[in-house]
Amino acid sequence: MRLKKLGFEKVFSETLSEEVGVTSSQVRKDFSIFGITGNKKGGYQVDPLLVQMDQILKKDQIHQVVLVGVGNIGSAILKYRAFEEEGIRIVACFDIDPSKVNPNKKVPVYKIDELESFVKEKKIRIGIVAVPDVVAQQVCHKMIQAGINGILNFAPIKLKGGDDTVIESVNITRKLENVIYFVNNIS
Amino acid sequence: MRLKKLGFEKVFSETLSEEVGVTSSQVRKDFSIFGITGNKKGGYQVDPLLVQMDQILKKDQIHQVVLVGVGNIGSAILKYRAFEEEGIRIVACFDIDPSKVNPNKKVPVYKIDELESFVKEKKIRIGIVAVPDVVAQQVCHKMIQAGINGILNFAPIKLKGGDDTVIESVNITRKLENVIYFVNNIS
DNA sequence: TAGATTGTTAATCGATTAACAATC
DNA sequence: TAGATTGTTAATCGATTAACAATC
Repeated sequence: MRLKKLGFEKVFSETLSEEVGVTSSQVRKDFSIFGITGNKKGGYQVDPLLVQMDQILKKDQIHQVVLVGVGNIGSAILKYRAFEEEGIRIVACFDIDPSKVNPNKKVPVYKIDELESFVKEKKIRIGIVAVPDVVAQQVCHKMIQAGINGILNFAPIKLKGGDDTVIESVNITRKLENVIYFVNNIS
Repeated sequence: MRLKKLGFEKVFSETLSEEVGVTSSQVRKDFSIFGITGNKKGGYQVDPLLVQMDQILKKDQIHQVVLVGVGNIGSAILKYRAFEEEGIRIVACFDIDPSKVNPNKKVPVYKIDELESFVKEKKIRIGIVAVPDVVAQQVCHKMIQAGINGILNFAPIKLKGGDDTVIESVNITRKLENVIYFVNNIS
C-alpha cells in the first residue's frame, strides 16, 4: 500500500488509523484479533504486516466469482479494475437475454440456465447479482441451489437466503437518499 | 409500492416489517419519529402512508445531482433507472478526459473545470464521485468548494470533508471481500 | 367486552472508544 | 531510566429489540 511505497519500515497504530479513518484503538484491536503483533515501542513492521494482511484476506489466492446480469451495472463491475489486485476474478457471466450471450469473450457470457452446472463443476461459492429487482430473488435462489453461499447483491431489495449464506447488498439509491436526506434536514 | 398495487387499504407494522426485512418495533419506532400514526387496531392506512413517506423522503421534489467521472461506474450510474422514480436527476456530468466531454448529450458532459461555476449557478448540493481513487479526494475538495455538501463516493478510499458535509461511500470491493471472508471462514 | 395492534419506554446487544498496565 | 506504544480490559455509545400499557 501507500506506506510501503513511501519507504516506511515500521508504522504506528496511530498513523495507520489516520490513514484509514478509524481510531487507533480499532486498529490495535483488529490486529490483536488476527494475531498480528507489534513492538511495544517500535510499532508494526510494514513488510510482515502486509504479508499477514494478505494472508488473512486471502489475497494470495484467486477467488472465483460469477456474475449474473450483464446490464449497466453488471458491465461496469465486469470492467472494474480494483478486483484484480484483491485476488478477485469474475470467471463467467450469465444473462437471460440471448443477445448478450457470448461464450467466446475473455469472460464468457452464458445463458442463465447454465449457471447451476457451471457453478457446480467449478465449485464456485461467490456470486454477484446485478439484475433488475423483480428477478433478483429468483436468481438468488438459483445461485444458492447451485452451491453458492456468498452473494453480493446490487438489486434494491432485501434478498432472502439460507442460514449458511451471506448476502451483502449494495443499495445505491438508498445511499444517495441518505445523502439527500441529510442535506435537506441537518445542514 | 407493492402493497398498494395488491389492493391493500391498510397494513400492520408486522406485515411491513416482513416485507422490508426488519422488526416490527423498528417500523413503529421510525413511523413514530416521523409523526406517522396508525390506528390502535387497524394498522396504518396505505394511501396516506405513502403520501407521508414521499414527503419525508422528499420524493415529490426533484433532486438535482452532478456526477463526476464518466468511466465504467459513472456511465452505469448515469443509465441507472431507479433514480428517476425516487426524484433523483443527474443534471450534468464532468470528466477530465476531453474525449468524453460532450455538452450536447441529454445529460451533458462538461470539463471538470466547469464544475464550480455550474454547481454555483444551479445551486446543486449533491454530487457523485465516480473517479479513480487517486483523484477522488481532489474532486471531493472541488465539490465542497463549489458548495456541495452531500457526496456519494464510489472510490475505494475514505474521503475527508468538512463538518457540514455528508459523505457516504460505496466500497464494492470491500463488500465483496466481506462476502469472501465469510464464505472462507464461517461457513 | 375481548382481542389485536399501536406507540413508547426499558432492556439488550454489539460495536466503538477510552483508558491504562505492561514493556520495549 | 524516561518516554512511547502496544495489547487488552472496562466504559461508552448508539442502534436494535423486547415488552407492555394504552386503546381502538
